[in-house]
Amino acid sequence: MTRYTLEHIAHALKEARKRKGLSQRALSQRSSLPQSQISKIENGAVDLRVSSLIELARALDQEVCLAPQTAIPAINAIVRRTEFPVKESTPSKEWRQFLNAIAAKSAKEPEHKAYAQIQNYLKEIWRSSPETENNLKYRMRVNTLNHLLKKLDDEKETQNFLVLLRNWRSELAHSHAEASETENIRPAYILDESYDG
Amino acid sequence: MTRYTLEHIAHALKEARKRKGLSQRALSQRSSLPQSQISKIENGAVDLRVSSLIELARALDQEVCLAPQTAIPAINAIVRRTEFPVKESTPSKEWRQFLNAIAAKSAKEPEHKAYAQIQNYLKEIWRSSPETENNLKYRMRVNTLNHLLKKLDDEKETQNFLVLLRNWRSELAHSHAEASETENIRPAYILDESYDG
DNA sequence: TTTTTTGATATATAAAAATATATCAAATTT
DNA sequence: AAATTTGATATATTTTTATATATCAAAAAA
Repeated sequence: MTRYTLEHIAHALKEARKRKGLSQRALSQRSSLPQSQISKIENGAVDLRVSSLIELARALDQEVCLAPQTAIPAINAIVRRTEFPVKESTPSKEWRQFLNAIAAKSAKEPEHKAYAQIQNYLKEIWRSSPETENNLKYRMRVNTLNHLLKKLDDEKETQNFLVLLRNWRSELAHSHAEASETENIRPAYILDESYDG
Repeated sequence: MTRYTLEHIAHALKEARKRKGLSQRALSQRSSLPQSQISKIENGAVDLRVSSLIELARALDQEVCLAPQTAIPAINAIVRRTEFPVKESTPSKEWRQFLNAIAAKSAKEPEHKAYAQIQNYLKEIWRSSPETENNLKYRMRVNTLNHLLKKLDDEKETQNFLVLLRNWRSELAHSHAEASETENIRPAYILDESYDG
């Protein structure tokens, strides 16, 4: 039977915040709770008050609710469908290879944090980067990806990889920000289900 | 859009407790919160901590959960189906008349608390009293009901009505308690949907 | 490389909940 | 009618959150 402890709730809040691409400080402004308090809450260091929980949830477009224990599985199913909707488009064969390759690597060496980081960046970039975008710069980058993915064992190449991905991501973030200031960042939910461990 | 405030949660807790037929003191023992605190919580007089909320919910076979606001309507539907399951048997024509009569009366004069009380008792008795039970005592009582329902305007008869129902209910509670000590009282949920307002 | 952002953490203070008990009127049961 | 249960309320004490600030190292962006 599913049981939600304080830690569960803390974790859920953190995940929700990250999905929305908010920093603790940004959430702090939305919720009028100090950043330090949010940090404590997310780490399960405090037994927050319900009003605080409600306020945080609201700032994350969530609601606090009570439900019969027997209804929890059904509710979880709904929440998943809402938060991790099945996506229309699947990655191209090329991107599938990228994502699978890094997923395998990061699963094999979970202690190597850089791999997990690369994996996250790749997911994020795949989301925001329209694959139809077949201009020169895009192709160049994809070629570099292909190249670097084969040299993941080389620590230095791995660092180059990270730099490349960060730049790319940052660039996309900018063009996205220009398009709409307030729009939410599209999260990579399906990837978690389709391409991970 | 549905929004759950502290008052909503407080109310939900109170309803859940009543559905379980627990007194504040009984819940106090289950949850290890003082009765005085439970009273304050149910009246929305305190901004309780999440651990307290979780503990109360648990003691009522409920869970605290976070859900996206867009998922709330679907979740509510599930919760209803769980808490107010469609019942197999509907009241007999006779009982339907009783229930409708008192429902009308109590809707017409909501300030007259005795009517609401009578309505609750009738619902409760209908639940626990097998209609197949056609012994003499049962028929006598039903006849009295018929009689009294026509004299609801008479304050004294109304009081008699209450006494009759209390006795009946108490009797049923006993026979029920003998049958099983720990089993939960079956609640009159469907009645709320079918015969009220 | 330099600058900025991020999250964890510390401190001091104010505000509030939790707790343990007790009381009391009204409702309920016996 | 008498005894019991129930829910609201009160008080005094302890514990904890909330808040306002500030600092700092690591990560990320410029």
